[in-house]
Amino acid sequence: MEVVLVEEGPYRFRIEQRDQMRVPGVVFASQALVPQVAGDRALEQVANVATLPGIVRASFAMPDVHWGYGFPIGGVAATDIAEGGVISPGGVGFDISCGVRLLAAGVERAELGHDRLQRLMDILDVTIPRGMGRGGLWKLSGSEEMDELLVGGARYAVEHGHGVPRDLERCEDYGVLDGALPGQVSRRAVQRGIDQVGSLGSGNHFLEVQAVDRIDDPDTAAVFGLRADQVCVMIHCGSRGLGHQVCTDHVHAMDEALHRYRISVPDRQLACTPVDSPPGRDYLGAMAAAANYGRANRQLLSEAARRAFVTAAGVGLDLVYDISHNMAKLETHEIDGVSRHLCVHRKGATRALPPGDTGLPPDLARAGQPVLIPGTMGTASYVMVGLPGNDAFHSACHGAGRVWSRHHALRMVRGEQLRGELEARGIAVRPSSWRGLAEEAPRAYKDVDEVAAATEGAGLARIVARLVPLGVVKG
DNA sequence: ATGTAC
Repeated sequence: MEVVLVEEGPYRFRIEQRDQMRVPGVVFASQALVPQVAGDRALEQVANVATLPGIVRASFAMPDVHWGYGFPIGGVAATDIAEGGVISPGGVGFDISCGVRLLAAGVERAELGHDRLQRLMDILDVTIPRGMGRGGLWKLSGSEEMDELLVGGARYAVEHGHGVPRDLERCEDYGVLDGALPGQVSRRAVQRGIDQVGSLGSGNHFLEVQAVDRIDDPDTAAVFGLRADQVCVMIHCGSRGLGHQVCTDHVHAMDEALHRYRISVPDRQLACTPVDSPPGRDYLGAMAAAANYGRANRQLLSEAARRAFVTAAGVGLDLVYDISHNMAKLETHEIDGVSRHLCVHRKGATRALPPGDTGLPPDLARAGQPVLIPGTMGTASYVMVGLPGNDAFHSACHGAGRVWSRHHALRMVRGEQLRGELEARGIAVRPSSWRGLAEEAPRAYKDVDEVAAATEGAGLARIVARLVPLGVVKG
């Protein structure tokens, strides 16, 4: 299916509704990003998503959109539960609750200095588990303890000494997604996850030591606990093998159940069933469990970073925020003046609640929800904030967005050379493999500055601060 | 993203 973009406003393009589409597509992008967006098969996926039963308003694409499994990464789609709206595992992604956590250190960049930064990076290098397989920081005793973690998320980790209660106030949903059904997480998924709690994984996952390079919105930055030149830690990771297995299991189940609900989809990877159906409820319960695993995972990694900072610099780390960018959530939104109960899929997209939203903790309520945008290695990252008037169900982008395939990046970049280039720019690099480093070269991604500018231009969120890397621990 | 393939 050929897809044509029609400009319908600044930073906003439309894919006209046609054929089996039930709603139009809406793509948020700057003129500079359009060629990259339009040259990607992702737009065809945006149109495919628009055919799903019960979809309302539009099939949305964020400025970092790129091709994914069934749904594009950087896609947002909401379905009306009472109207037979569906849930699709492909609309969440294989890395359930992949997300970002930002912590702020009690030290400025200049105070930390070169030698202590190197010492810090060396400690992180040997204490942060990462790479394919391998172990994690927390060995669970067995499936009973795993079930408790799947229900309790980051709260369960904190209750067991891995963090402080204040951390939970700065986690989306206070660190726990309700509705987890550990019984819907297969034995195989549990086996894959049991020794991976507190591990980065690989691919674009990382732990970076960063500095606040620029403050664009001083009032909001102050509420978030950020100031110029402050040292920070950004952690980007997900639910490891457990989330992957949950997705695999439930894609299979839905693929087999599809015909019973008389659903036809243009791409088998869009396998789905009604939210209000046994397979739909089973998946949502398993997804919530995997989401809680991902949140506990980031909590454990935060504790390792805190120990490294105390040892190398004698300072603590305060949690700024923890946000997921691969999730589906049951939310209430107004559609054509009527309040509707929706299932909102965000895949490679975050929630971005506006100021005053009841979903925010009291100390963030007047500012709005922090939106964390990780860049790629050697580039900037952004802290943004949710705004009123975001008609993409209060959603924003999640990162730079890949433009080169991993395969192409491997042909173009050598890991050893890339490390040299980054070190020459003063960025300490602690890779887990040369291949992984090459695959994640900055050139393989869109320009995160452009993505953040487009996200702001489109009115999805506002830029609060820009962060730059001092050192990267690569998954 | 992922015991980088069922």
